[in-house]
Amino acid sequence: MDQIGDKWSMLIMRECFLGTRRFEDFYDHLGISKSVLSGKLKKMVDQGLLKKTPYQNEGERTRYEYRLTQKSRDFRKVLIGLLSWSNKYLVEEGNETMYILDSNDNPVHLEVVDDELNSVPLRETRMVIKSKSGDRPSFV
Amino acid sequence: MDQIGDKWSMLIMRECFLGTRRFEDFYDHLGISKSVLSGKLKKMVDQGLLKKTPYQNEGERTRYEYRLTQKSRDFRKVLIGLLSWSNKYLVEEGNETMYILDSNDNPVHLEVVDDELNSVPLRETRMVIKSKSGDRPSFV
DNA sequence: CAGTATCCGGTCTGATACTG
DNA sequence: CAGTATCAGACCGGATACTG
Repeated sequence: MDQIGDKWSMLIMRECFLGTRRFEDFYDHLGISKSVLSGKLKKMVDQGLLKKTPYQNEGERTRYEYRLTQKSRDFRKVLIGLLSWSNKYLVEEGNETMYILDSNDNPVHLEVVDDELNSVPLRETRMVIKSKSGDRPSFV
Repeated sequence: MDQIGDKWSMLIMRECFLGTRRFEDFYDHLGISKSVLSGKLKKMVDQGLLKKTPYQNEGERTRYEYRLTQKSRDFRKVLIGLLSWSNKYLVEEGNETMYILDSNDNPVHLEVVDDELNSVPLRETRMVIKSKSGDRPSFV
């Protein structure tokens, strides 16, 4: 939560997954103020969530764009989960405006699987803490 | 992000997945102040993320505990994704202290799948916006 | 135990203005 | 266009004290 638990980090990453790369486009799409956006982008570059790379259009001066890194690309699963959840619980049925599709435009979702890719029902999963001392139960 | 994008909501849900139900236990485990915890629990009950149910131990007065709802139970996938991500990028290898296991204590992870449960590589997925007007590209 | 009320300082935000 | 600087207000969070 310290890394990405603020109001904007995930929204900026989602923007990136939607294809946004330039300062102005983030600004236009997110409804964020420029100063805040500037600070967030900088912080996310520092965190290794974005990389700032130069590019140049014909005859224009050099510009910079913000691209995902492996670290933030791997965050996509979290965003997929969040999107599925919000489509189910926060958006009125039929009003969903965002989806995740595969290359054949079929919808995809997340499954919990074991190492052999066998699906594991959610209720058979447990979140455990590896505690050296017994101060906290490792079974739930 | 408006619903669960604050500092504490997801951490409280994680506590619930770890088995915590009572005010004092949240308080002890999370390092949160009582007033903030009180407010968050109340808000999460309002949001349908927790339900407050009475219980009574032998000879004690009635107490209340906070339990997950279907809405928050469905949030588990998001937390699994977040945990996998943070284990990979934020925790030094070998120092992970939390895991998700199935009923045979085998580790589980998230996979993106289509409706037939065929695994879909992340890079073949696209996040799209269903826009009525053409103001925002629906392809990425 | 399970909270609520109050205070107060730090953080985050957007608005505005400015720069190369 | 792509930011940075500044600023005032909202908001959040913890500490403390209090209640049934």
